[in-house]
Formats: sequence, structure tokens, C-alpha cells
Amino acid sequence: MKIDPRHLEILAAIVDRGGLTEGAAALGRSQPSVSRTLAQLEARIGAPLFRPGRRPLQPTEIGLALAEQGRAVLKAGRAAAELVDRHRSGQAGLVRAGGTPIFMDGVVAPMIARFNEALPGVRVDQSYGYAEELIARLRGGAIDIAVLPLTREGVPADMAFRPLLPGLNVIACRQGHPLARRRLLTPGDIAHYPWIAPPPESPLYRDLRRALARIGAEDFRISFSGGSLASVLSVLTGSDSLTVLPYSVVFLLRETSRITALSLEIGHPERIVGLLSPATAEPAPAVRRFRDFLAAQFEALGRRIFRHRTDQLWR
Amino acid sequence: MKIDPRHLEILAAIVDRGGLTEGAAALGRSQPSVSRTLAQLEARIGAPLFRPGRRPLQPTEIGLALAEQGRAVLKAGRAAAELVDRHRSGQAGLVRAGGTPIFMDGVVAPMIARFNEALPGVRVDQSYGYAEELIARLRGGAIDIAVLPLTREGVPADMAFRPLLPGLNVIACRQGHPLARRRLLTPGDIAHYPWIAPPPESPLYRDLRRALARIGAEDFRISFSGGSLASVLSVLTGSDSLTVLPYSVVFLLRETSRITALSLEIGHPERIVGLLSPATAEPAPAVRRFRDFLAAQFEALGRRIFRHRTDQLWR
DNA sequence: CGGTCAATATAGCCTTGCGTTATGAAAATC
DNA sequence: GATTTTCATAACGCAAGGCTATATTGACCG
Repeated sequence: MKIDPRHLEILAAIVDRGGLTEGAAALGRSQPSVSRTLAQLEARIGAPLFRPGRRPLQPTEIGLALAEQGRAVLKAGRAAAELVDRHRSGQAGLVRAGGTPIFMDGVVAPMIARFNEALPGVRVDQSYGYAEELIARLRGGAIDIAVLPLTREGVPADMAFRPLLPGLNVIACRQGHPLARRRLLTPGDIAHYPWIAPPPESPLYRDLRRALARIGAEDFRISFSGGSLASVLSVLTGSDSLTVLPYSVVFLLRETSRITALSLEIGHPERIVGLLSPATAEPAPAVRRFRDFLAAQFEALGRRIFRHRTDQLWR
Repeated sequence: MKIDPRHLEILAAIVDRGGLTEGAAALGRSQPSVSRTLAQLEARIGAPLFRPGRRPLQPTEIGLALAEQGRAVLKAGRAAAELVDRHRSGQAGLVRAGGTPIFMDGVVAPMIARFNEALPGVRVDQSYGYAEELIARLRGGAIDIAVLPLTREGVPADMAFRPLLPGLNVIACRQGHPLARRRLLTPGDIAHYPWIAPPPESPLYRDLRRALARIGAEDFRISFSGGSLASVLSVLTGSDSLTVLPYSVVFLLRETSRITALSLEIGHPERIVGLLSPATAEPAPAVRRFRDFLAAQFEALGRRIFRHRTDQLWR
């Protein structure tokens, strides 16, 4: 005996509101419609759901029991409607964001913390990867959005790229490092200190090699490699090591982690850190919210960096 | 955003079965129907429920969340179907039975115990009353069935009466009572002992008065009144009191309660204990089951009484 | 006891949802 | 790359259920 769950809903509404008219009003349908549905339901199960010829309506035993189930249906329906509403407004959902490791840890993660505070209903799933892999995972639907540095030409045709910051990398060291105050650096200066190497497949590493080659420092000593941001910072502040980091990371962490940048800019000037997402379909509302939130955060960050630079210039 | 609970059911089935075809099969509907409903649902909530172009089907976040609600609907639907099936077969429900107090306690309650054992899903609600009140409550729908003694003419036109046993009352006393062995009783014998009086409005009481008047014992001493069966038995077995009880009650309790009957039959010969229920509508299946069960029990009881009498005759 | 009011049932009509089968398209599997 | 499985689309018809209008029936009250 299969029963239409909508009929159970109607029954529950009638029982709970204590009348057919009120029940109909609560459900937003007309009284005759509800009346007929009720009659149909009674005919189908072959038993009266209400004591006949009694007003106010009194449910029978089976009527009461079925109304109980109807309430469960009603509850599920309300929960579903709530979910959909929250999903549509972007206040609930899942955002799967991928990005280059150091940048995610150093810059994006604090922004995600603020995003979580603003929209507690949205879950953010963070993962790490480099350009090629991130693009593949975007295509495969494994992630919704990627934060990574790209050149203009590097943007795939089927993707939308939203620039955020210039992809500037710098050589970082601890505050108080012997080289920190020096305006002019020679290959010899640099070769003298041990290096923390970013993973070989990372853009950071390629930038490092290229930059050092350009200033003539062909070989350099690597004392540590393979760590994620937390380890890198730990080693960096505990020694005279040098490493290469995105400028924004150094900027953000210069106070709390006591690091600074050498006055030597490296990296592609035409490479830009931005948000990459599939251009094909409209993203889920939560993803759009996340994207817009990150964009705003990065814009603010860009302004802070700019102000900091002009301040330094004046100083 | 109101969502049709049936659509949630379908979504749950698809997610749980891992495919549209299997889901359709599980729900007993065709694959295209399910496919279209799913497409409709997606259009309505404005978000994909499954990752597009992926097989096997992978639900999205919102799809998964809504499927959860769909499971709740499915569960309620199954519970409702189960309830209806059990109700229809009379294995669940509520029977509200009323009857004359002593008779209900002494005869019907043990039968209800057996009935409960046979159909554990059916709840029996027992209440007490005399003919007039019982009939009014049957009419008012407050009880489903009544057990009471009636004359043929006393059966209301709108009621069905199912005879069970002759409405025979006897004078009861403890076993070993001085009068128990006497074959012939005089008014003097009876007047000598104190009486336990049934409630003044009960048929037992009227029978008692009439019977005593007929044998000339006009006045009698009342030592106890107002108690229900348990109290009456207690007083009866603890003293030389007499009282009037339905013969079937004495018969059933003669062993366990050590009571017996004087050889003096009283009461209307044309009054019959039976089951009274409204003739208007078909009773609920559980009520019918109860009625039939009681009828069978009473028939068995009648046979036991008959056998006992013939045994006694032979002895 | 009968009139009045409010609530429920019925009637008639029409829209819409959803059932079906047939068939096309696409993804997975070998 | 062929095959098979699975999902989407199309076209059609039936029945459920929406509506308004109206009849009927308990409940309440003088």
C-alpha cells in the first residue's frame, strides 16, 4: 500500500491545525481541494481518518498515526526548502579551492578564515597543486576554483581568469639578516648563505634559478627543501638561510613571523596571481561568493601593499 | 521554495541506488519518468543535483543534502504503508471496549489478556458502565464495542447485538460457607448472613432485590458495597458474606478465588450477555478481530460451563 | 426546538503533472 | 574503435488535483 507523501502532509496539517479549512490555509491550497484529497485518502486506505459527522474534527487512531508520518514528511520538506534557499543565496554549500602550496598557506588561508566567519554555512575544502594539475582538476570537476600565478597566454581557452596581484617573488630572509639592510647585492653575497629550496616543480623554484642565473650566481647551497610554509618559516627565522617567496606572503607575515625581503625582485613581471575557474557553466552560488570574497580581499591587500611601498619611499 | 516530497523520494532513490535506472526500478517507475522528474527538480532549484556528464552519477553537495531529506520522506512513507497494512489486517489499532464492571473484570479481562497475546499490536482500552450509558457512548463514538446483558427488546434499533451467554446471576459465597452444601434455602437462611451489595444502579443489584423478594426475603443486611470485583472477592472469601454475581464469573473464579454459588438461580432468564456495537458502519478491522475473538472465547466458555454442569449432574 | 452560522462535502471544469513507449545521444568498457 | 550500458528527449494520453460555486450538515444559541 503505497501512499502519496503529499497526502500525509495534508493529513498532518489538518490534524495539527484542528480543521480542514485551517489545514488548507496552512498549506496554501483551497479547502475543497484538501477535502477531496482527504476523502480520496480515506477511500484508498479503506478506513476513516476522522470520526465521521463530528465537528470539530477528531482524528481516529489510524488518522493520528498517519498524521505523525505526515509531520515527518512536512519536516523533511521544510528542511529541503531551507537547504535550497541557503544554497541559492550562497550561504551554504561546498567550495573546493586549490592553489599553489605556499601561497595558499600564506595568503589564502587567512582569507578563508575571514570567509568562514562571514558565511559559516559554507564549507571550504582546500587542496594544493601547481598550474598544470590544478587546470586538470578544474576540468575534471574535482575542484571549483584555483588560485595560481599564470601568464596571459597561459590561461586555457575554456577557463576564466580573474587577476588579483602581480606574481612578484622576492628573496626572503629573517629580520636582522646580514643582507637585509644592504641595497646592492652581489652574487657573492648570495652564494654565501644556505638556501631553502621550494619544490623543484614549483614556479618559485624556476623563478629562483632564473633570477640567480641572471645576477650570475650560478650555483648555490641548499640546506633545506620539501617543507611547507610552516617549516620554511621555522627554518628561515632560525637561521641565516635565504629562500624565495611570493612578495605578498612576505608582506603579510613580516610582522608575525619576523621575516623580510631582500631588495631584489625576481620572477616574471607578466605573471599574475589570479582566480581560475571553468568558463563553461555558472558556478554554484557559494563558489561565486567565495570568488568575490577573495577578489575583494586581494584588492584590499593590494592597496595595503601599495600604501606600504609609498610609505617606505617617503621614509 | 516549496519542494514536492515525491521528488525528494526520487532523488534519494537515485542517490542510494547509485543510478537513475536502478532508482527508477526501486521506485517501480519507468526510467524516463524519473529522468524527467530529476531534470525538473534541478531546473526548479536552479542547481545541478549531479555532476553533469559523469557516470556513474555523482551527486553534488546540494544533491546529497536533499537526498538526505528524501530518505526521511521515504522512511515516513514506508512507515505509513506499514501502519495501513497492519490496520487493514486488524493487527494494529485501538479497540475501546466498555462493559458492566464485575463482568469485565471477572470474565472479559482474562480474555483481553489472551487477545493481547494473539495480537500484540492492538491496544485495548477498557472502560466500565451500565446499559444506558454504554449505549450512549457507543452512539457518541466514545467506545467501539460494549459487553453487557440485554433483553431482546432492549437492543436499540441502530445497534447490532451478538449474544454470548445467558445472563444468569447466582448468589455467591466463599467455599466452605455454611450454606454452600444446602440444597434448599429459606428466607431465614439468607437473611442471617451479611450481604455485599453491588452498586444500586447495576443490574446485579436489581436482580438481587427481585430474587430475594420472590423468595420472601424482603430485607437484608448490607455489610459492604461499592467495591469492584477485587474488593468484593476479598471480602467474600474473608467472611461469610453473600453477594450476587454472574454465574460465569463464579465459574471462572471458583478455583483461584475459592468461591462458589448457592443453588439458587436468579435474574431474568430472557436476559442475555452479548456484544453490542453500532450497526451503522463496518467496524474497524481491529474491532472486528476483537469481537470475533471474544465471541470465540465465550463460546468456549459456554461449552466448559455446559460440560461442568452435566458432570455435576452425573456426580 | 428551530433558526443561524460556520465548516465540510460535492459538482463541474480545466490545467498540469506524470505515466507510458520509442528513440536518440553519450559515456564507459572491452 | 565497436559495443553496451545508461541517461535524455519526444510525443501522447490519462488521471490527479487545482480552482469557483454551491449544497449539506453539525454546532451553537436564543
